[in-house]
Amino acid sequence: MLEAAIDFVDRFGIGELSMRKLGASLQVEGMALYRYVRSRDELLDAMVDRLLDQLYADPEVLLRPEDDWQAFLRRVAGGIRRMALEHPQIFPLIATRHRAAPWIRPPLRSLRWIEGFLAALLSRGFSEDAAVYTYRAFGSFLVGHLLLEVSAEGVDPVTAAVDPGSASADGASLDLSAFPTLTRLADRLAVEDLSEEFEHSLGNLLERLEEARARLA
Amino acid sequence: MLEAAIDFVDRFGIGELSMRKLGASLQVEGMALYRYVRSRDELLDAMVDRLLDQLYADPEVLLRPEDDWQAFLRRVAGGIRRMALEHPQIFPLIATRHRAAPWIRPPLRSLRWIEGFLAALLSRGFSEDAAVYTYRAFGSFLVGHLLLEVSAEGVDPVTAAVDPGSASADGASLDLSAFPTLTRLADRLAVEDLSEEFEHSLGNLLERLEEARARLA
DNA sequence: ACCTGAACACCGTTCAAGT
DNA sequence: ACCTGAACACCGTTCAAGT
Repeated sequence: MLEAAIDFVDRFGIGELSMRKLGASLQVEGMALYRYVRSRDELLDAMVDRLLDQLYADPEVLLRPEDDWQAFLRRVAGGIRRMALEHPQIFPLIATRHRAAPWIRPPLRSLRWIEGFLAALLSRGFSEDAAVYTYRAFGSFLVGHLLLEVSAEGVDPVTAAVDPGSASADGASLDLSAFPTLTRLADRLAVEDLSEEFEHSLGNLLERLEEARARLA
Repeated sequence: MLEAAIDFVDRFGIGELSMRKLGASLQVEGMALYRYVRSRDELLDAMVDRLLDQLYADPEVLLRPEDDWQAFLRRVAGGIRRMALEHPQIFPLIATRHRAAPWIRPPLRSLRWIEGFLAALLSRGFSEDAAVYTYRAFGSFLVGHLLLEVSAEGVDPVTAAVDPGSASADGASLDLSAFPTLTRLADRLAVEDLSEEFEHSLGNLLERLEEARARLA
């Protein structure tokens, strides 16, 4: 049923998710869902938790004996990015929904994840300060880069379904005539390879984290 | 009326914003609002635009003759952060709402802002490539750091109003006993000064941007 | 020019009643 | 144990009608 909710949102977007419609997709009246979940709000939280748990179980993000910390961070970053792109409608929830404590930093927002992440760093020789510093910087990095990426491609299916003709999302129709610098740079702005940008920025982050690690050793 | 909507959301949260209630706060039936706005959705977009326009008019974020590019970026970063903290309920919209073109990167997401930002960098000797690179990196940085900050303090007023007793947002009540590393690092995790972290990370970003600027000169 | 009232098709949620 | 039907208090949105 959680899976059904995730599928539903992936397909139609969060705006379309109602208890009644989700029920219908399960051949049941919407009211029946209250057997499994206390409210729609709790359902959204449960979806977020589920995705995080799924990712945690992904062997690709597991710390391997031969991994140094940088390899591990690349592994996790790749896994989170894959998840974000697979569920572009849900990732914003991971970034923005209320957290149980202020020190929980999206997108690694389950206790299990934070535990595993910090333990991995400590096992690779990080000081406690350096591990915490890295946890924070890594989270902000991922949110900053991935939220953007999913909301870029995330043509809100609600609008798209209602009015399939208005897909001017490429911005070709934007009137830049009042903005000379924008006009001048339009070609350069249009060229973006977000995969490449992500890898490049991740490389930068790892360098910066290495400096911090040494400083906080 | 836009102002009223922004006030309303600042006070009660976006979940509480309905056309009828916003109307009531203006001594009018909700249906009257459709004179000024085509839909609730458009209203949210208009609120986002308004905040960005307000910020654009803030003399604190204006490029000054004596500013080098780093001073300018600090100015803008400070202004955006102030805005985010003043409107923690609205900032997530700035980060996540549908954009007119994929190269528009939150939070500097109005054409006016992008124009001004890029022109300022060019005026300080940036190459076109370096200016675009900086625009992108700066946006991701701000979203990554500020979204976090506003959703940390953003005790969702919807929930809070209904159930003022459940304010366990400090996480003191979280059961960490199954997570030894978390338990060990709990004290360190709890200590966070997000202002300081923001300034520190901004400093890092400026260094990295200086390298990129030189490389892309 | 601006607002209201009634209406329509939806919501989330509760709860007694069914099987 | 699990689901349904009816009900309640809401939504966004349209539109004819009022002033």
